Amino acid sequence: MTRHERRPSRPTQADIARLAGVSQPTVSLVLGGNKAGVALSDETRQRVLDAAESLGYVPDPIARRLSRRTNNLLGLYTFTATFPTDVQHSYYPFLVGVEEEAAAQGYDLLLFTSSGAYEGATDVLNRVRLADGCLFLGRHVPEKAMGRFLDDGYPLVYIGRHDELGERLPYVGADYVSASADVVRRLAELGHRHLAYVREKDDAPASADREAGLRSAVADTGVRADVVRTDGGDVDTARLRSWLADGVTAIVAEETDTDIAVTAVESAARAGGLRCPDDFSLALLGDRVGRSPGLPALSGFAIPRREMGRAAVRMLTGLIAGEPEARIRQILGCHPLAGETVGAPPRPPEH
Amino acid sequence: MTRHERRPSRPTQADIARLAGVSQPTVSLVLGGNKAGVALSDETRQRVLDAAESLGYVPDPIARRLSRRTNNLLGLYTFTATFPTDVQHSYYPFLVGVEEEAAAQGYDLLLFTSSGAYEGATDVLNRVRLADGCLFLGRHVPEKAMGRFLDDGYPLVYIGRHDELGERLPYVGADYVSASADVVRRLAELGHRHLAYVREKDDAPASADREAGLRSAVADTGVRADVVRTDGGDVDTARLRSWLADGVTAIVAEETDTDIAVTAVESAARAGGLRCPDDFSLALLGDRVGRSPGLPALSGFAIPRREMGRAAVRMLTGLIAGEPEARIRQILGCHPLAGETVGAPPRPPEH
DNA sequence: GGTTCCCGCTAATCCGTATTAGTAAGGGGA
DNA sequence: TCCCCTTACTAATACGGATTAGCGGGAACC
Repeated sequence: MTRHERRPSRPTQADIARLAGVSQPTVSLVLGGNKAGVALSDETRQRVLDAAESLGYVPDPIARRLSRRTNNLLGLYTFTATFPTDVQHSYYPFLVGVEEEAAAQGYDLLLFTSSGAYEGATDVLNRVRLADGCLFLGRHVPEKAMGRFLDDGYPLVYIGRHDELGERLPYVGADYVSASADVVRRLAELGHRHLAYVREKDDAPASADREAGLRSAVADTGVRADVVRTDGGDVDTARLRSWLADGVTAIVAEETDTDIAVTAVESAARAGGLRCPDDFSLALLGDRVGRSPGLPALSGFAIPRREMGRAAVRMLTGLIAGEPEARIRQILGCHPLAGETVGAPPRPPEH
Repeated sequence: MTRHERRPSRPTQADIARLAGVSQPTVSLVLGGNKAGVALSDETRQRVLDAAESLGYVPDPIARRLSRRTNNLLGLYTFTATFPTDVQHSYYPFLVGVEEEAAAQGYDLLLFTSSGAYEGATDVLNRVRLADGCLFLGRHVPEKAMGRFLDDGYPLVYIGRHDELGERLPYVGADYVSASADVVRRLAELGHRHLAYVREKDDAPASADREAGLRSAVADTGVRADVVRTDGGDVDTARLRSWLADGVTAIVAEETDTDIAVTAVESAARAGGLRCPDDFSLALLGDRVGRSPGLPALSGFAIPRREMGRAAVRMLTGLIAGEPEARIRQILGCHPLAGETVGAPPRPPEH
């Protein structure tokens, strides 16, 4: 008795059927456009339409989707908050692209976040199954959960290159390798012979790609590059000065969603009264989203985040549609950013 | 036969039942917490739980919604893109608050947008019924659709004050009236006697409130205020100069999501080489989200967007829970922003 | 006059989960 | 031994709509 007391609810097809003196399926056929081509007299059709009109019928999207077994929802899973407090956050341009393309394809977006959830909470990850497919945005891949999704044939796409699951994980990435190599080459052309590369301690494909590009250009150009891993705390003014004393003329910093590396270098420089590119050149392997008012434009490369978001949605909807030969991995190119923080070395290199 | 070939779908309770050797309702009881208190042996319960775990079961929100009418989903409907291309967009801080509070209350967020949809497509709005309740963010209220939601008892909350549907529409707004009056009073105290108020042509409660506050302060202080409605194109340097020639010493601009009014004034000033507050004072009835690097901090007031987002979620979850005496309308206070664009009038007023 | 065909519609069923009524099995008491 | 009461489930059904098989009746054809 309990649940049925909720009587004054919206009119259903059954109500229309009763009023028009037909059956519910007939109503469904009339209102649903009758794609199956079932024969229906115009008179019946009209009675149904009139009844629907007079009752103010609105189809229930939930019921409709239950029988369609698809809900026109794309999941978007971010391992940190989707709307970070810091507006400058580098996720934002991805979201712009994702939303644009999702809207264009008629999908709505379902936001999930594991921020605040227990580590490795598999229920949280499993919740994404309620979408028809899901995009993932994050530096790392929870291999067990993702492996299971793949095994089950659940459509998913990572934003960012990831090889944690071999060739199985679909992604849309950016070509950090070439772009990073280009940054080093530009420095070499300006005369820099000794670099420090500051990166996060943490390992991820995004880091590996940048370092690979850097190393290949280092090998090509014959410059020297010292790799420094930091968690931010251990790069201070003293350390910065000691590098410069050692002959380092340019610092290359990894870009990540937290920007730990470049932030540490910038603070150390500011604290020590050092300026770029007068005292040393500073290049970022990436870009800074929504550059902050006070800070100079960093030299580096632009990541096509918006286009990556769009491409990821296209790949995902392709997977959902079960396209036979869907391209599962895609790498988009970056383009160089001149910026204001790179110049010739303070002292011309000896030769 | 056709529709059932689509086999590799998500596991259902029926699959679990088969694996555990029980019936589907038993699975539902075990997984649903068995609130009815049906007797179940621990052994059976465990078998079901194990089976569910091993299949990676996730309840289908649509089916659940159809029968239980709740699925832990909050809708967020924006009448423009949710992630605007312009990162500075004023919606963003609302979203931060909404996401925070939704996460805190254990709800996932379902993003809907009518951007790109035909005008007045009511089906588009009906999609939101998939969620347990929905937040709406926009300058206007599609009265017919919202009236229908209210009639049906569908829980919804507007972010922003709206009286289009009388007392029926729940909202969380900001006190633009007092805040706008304060801005005018501060100008009056500085000696300004003649203002121009630049606002959008478009009418909305957010505009009406600001204008009401302005008018009340104008009446109190005896200053003169000319109201100018613009769509942006018709405010140029010549017009600006003619105002100043008429004795206007301060311009007050409405803030909206597009910021048409203030942008027009600023461009006109820049083009004419006019500076604030030296040539005239410029106050905004609101604030500028993520102030742009080049532009000075505008004088105005801060809208507690993040807290509004949180409050709206709290109100909505209250409505969903069917709280008997839920407060349906809430107004949060704004606080003044000194900024750099308001000062004493260029020439002391005659007396 | 019987068979075939077509028209116009409905019965039956499905989607996945929740809920309630009811039943089979086992134990205890008289 | 019969009855009743638990215990532990399952059958039946609802939710609202989509889909498909099938049925009754009349017209056309042989």
